[in-house]
Amino acid sequence: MVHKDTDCEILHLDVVDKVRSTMPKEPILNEVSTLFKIMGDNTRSRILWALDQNEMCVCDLAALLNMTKSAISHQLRLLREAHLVRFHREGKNVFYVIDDDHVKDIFEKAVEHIIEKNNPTL
Amino acid sequence: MVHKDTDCEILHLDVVDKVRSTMPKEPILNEVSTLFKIMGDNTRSRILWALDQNEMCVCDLAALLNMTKSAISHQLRLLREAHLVRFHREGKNVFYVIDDDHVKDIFEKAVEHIIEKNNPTL
DNA sequence: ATTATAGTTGAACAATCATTCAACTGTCAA
DNA sequence: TTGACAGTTGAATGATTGTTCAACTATAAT
Repeated sequence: MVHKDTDCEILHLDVVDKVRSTMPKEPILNEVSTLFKIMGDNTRSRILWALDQNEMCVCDLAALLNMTKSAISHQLRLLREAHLVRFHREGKNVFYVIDDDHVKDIFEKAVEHIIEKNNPTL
Repeated sequence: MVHKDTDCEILHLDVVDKVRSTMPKEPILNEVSTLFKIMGDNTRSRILWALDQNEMCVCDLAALLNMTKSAISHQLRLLREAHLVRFHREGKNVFYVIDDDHVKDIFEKAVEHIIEKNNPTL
């Protein structure tokens, strides 16, 4: 995205230098935010959660999430393109599976985080 | 978001039942996707990454990321409202800090993930 | 008091994006 | 080969959202 340059002078050069020197390459941070963006949709995160439990075909996903095949299929395409899921056809059905253990980790950690946050007694 | 009901019959009832029975409550999955959505913006994830290295004032963040104070401040407001960062004023400066260790974990795990993915020799 | 700097905020605009709709492909059964 | 079902796809649409702009508040220095 195009945006204006900064309108600021650096105030604490030591801090900015320190942070800048350890900053990951731009493409890395880009991929990180892209990953989160893909997981950051209610439909897609429910799909990922479901597939984390069991591989599923499109129709069952649609029934489970109470959405149309088309809507689910569009979101699965995004997940496929991001290599977060892969699929195999069996007869008339196309089954989707999570393709990436890191995604499972990250997703499960986030669920933990939310549950703990809502459950201060833990 | 409002959407149509499903246009599918359940095809594999055992799978759907199994997945449905362990499905987190809707609000939990909602908060999870909201968390990812917030982290899923290039500017916000760079801010989070920077604050993960060191607390920083708005102006230094703007200089580091080469963006205007206003743009940064708008994004910091979202991060504040999501309780991902907190701030304290010192004189004319307002310093922001990450408010949530889980966010650090999740973020660092995602960076690891991307780096490993781009570096198959690891 | 006045001026300058740091930061915030609301409205507006442009861009992105999720779902719908309709038309399509692929597979199986009769 | 015809029909039915599972799934995909492109265009359209409505909603969401990131940045800009201009006006504002807060703090410190002169």
